Formats: sequence, C-alpha cells, structure tokens
Amino acid sequence: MQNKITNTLKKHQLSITDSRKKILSFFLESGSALAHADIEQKSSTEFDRVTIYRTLQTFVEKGIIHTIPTADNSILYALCKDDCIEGHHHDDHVHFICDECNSTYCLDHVSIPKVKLPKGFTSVQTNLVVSGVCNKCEQ
Amino acid sequence: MQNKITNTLKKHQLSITDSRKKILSFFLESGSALAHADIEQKSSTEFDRVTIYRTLQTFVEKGIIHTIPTADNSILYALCKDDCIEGHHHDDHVHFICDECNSTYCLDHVSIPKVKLPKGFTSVQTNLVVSGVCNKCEQ
DNA sequence: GTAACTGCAAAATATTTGCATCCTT
DNA sequence: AAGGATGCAAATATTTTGCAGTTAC
Repeated sequence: MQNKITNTLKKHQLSITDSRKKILSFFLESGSALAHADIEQKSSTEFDRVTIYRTLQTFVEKGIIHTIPTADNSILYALCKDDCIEGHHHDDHVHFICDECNSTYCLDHVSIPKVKLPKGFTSVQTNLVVSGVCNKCEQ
Repeated sequence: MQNKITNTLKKHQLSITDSRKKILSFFLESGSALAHADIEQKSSTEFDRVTIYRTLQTFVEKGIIHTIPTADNSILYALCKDDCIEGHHHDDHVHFICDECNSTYCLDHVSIPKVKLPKGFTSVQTNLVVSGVCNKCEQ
C-alpha cells in the first residue's frame, strides 16, 4: 500500500510528502469518491485546509484524480485509472451516487453509450452520473 | 411573453413579483442554462443578490427550473419542461455545454440511453452531460 | 543548497440567516 | 389586512493568495 502510494507520486513527478501520502491513501482506502470536506474530516487537524485544496488541485492537474460533477454542486474527487495522462483525463465512464449512503463510485467497466446529438453539435466529452441505490445498501 | 411568464408563476402558486418575472424572462430569452452569476450580471443592480438566491431556490422547489451538474462545479439552472411536477423533476434528458461559447443547452429531444449497471446497483435518476461545440459555434 | 511544499494569516468570494419594510393578493 | 417577498446588514462558509518557514531531493 505504502509502496503503491509513493510509486504513484513518483510517477507523476511529485515530491513525497506526508500530506500527499495521506490524502492519496484516503482515496485508496475508501474506494469511493471524496469531497474536500470528507478529507478535511478524515484528517482532523493533521494538516491545513489550504494544503488539502492545493493537494487536490495538484492531483487533478497531474491526472491522479478527477472531479465528478454532482447535482447538489459539491465537488467530488475520485482516483483516475492508470491511463490518465497529465492534462488529458479519460473520464468516459459512469459515476454512481448512492442516495442511501451517499457514496460515489466510478463504475469503470460500464462505458457510456454514444448519444446522437442534433445537427451541428459535436461531442468532445461525455459525463454520465447515475444515482440510486448501491450494492451495499441494496436489500 | 409577459403572459407566459405570469402564467407560469400562477400555475405554481407563486405571487407575481418584479424579480420573479425578470429572472424568469432571463431564462426564456436566453434559451440556455444560466448560473447565479449570469443572472446577477444581467440584472445589474435591479435586485438584491439574496433575492436571486431565494428566487432560484423557489423555482427549483416548484419545478420551474432544475439544476445541471457541471464539471467545473458551477451550478447551472435551466427551465424545466412543462411536465415537471413539484418536487419531482423529469430531468432525464441530455445537457450540452459548449466549450467555445460556454452556453449550456437542454437537449430535450435527445433521451438518455439505459445503462447496464453492475449487480446490486439500482438506478433512480440519470444525468448525462455532453461537452463539445454547439451548433452556433460550429465551423 | 535549492526548489518545492506547507502553515498561518488574511483577503476575496460565495452563501445563509434575521429582521424590518414593502408588495401582492 | 395578512401573508409572503424583498432589501439590507451581518453571520457563516468557502476558496484563493502572499509570504515566511520547513522539508524533500
């Protein structure tokens, strides 16, 4: 785990610092998407609010995480798959938000179907967010 | 136009006030989605920032407008089609954001294809946002 | 040693709330 | 007249920026 973390940071030419390691581990452990507030809560007073902002921003720029648009306007961040190149995300997968537990998942193996746009419209990127009940809350 | 506006407000049991009429007219005129900031800019000093917040919130509650999640975390609002019932939006259509002119459109006639979710996941709502180049910026 | 990163303080921005006043019905 | 809507002020929350001190390499 610690190895995976430092490797990821190294691969993106970021220096290995405590806050970066910690924040990255939050994502790996949770398996779901996190909001700025989630991280702040998890970390308590370990590091500064500002550091979280800057770290998340850096991670997005480097292609380690990506943002997920949500209906309620909170920004969510989730780990990118390995083939996200710097400045060029491959986010064409489905995001799922559970209405029960409020977790957000990247359904990487569910791909977004092509949609037919009206004449004159050209698609560059597509974002699909499904909300409902996840497999943990099901029953 | 003025008729349509007052009718819409009446239909949702809202009292007809200047700010509501004005804000509703912005949506009808623009034809695309608007952010809080857009409205503030259009209205200049006609009415208070707080009134805009409250009006947008009321409109969303009443089903006159709905929010659109965007990647850059700005909240956008757009008119609902007539069959949005209070507290129960029918937003299952595609939203399109133009990277050139930054306008957002509701493509009401483009429906969202069903996606197959992993076992245990149940879909309640689906949100599809496509970004690219719109028909006005095309060429 | 140097460049990059962090923490703190503070500025800038965005959003919410309370209350008195005004407007719609 | 009564209830709802607005404006203003202020409280709260969120995000950004500058700079000095610290840390990674």
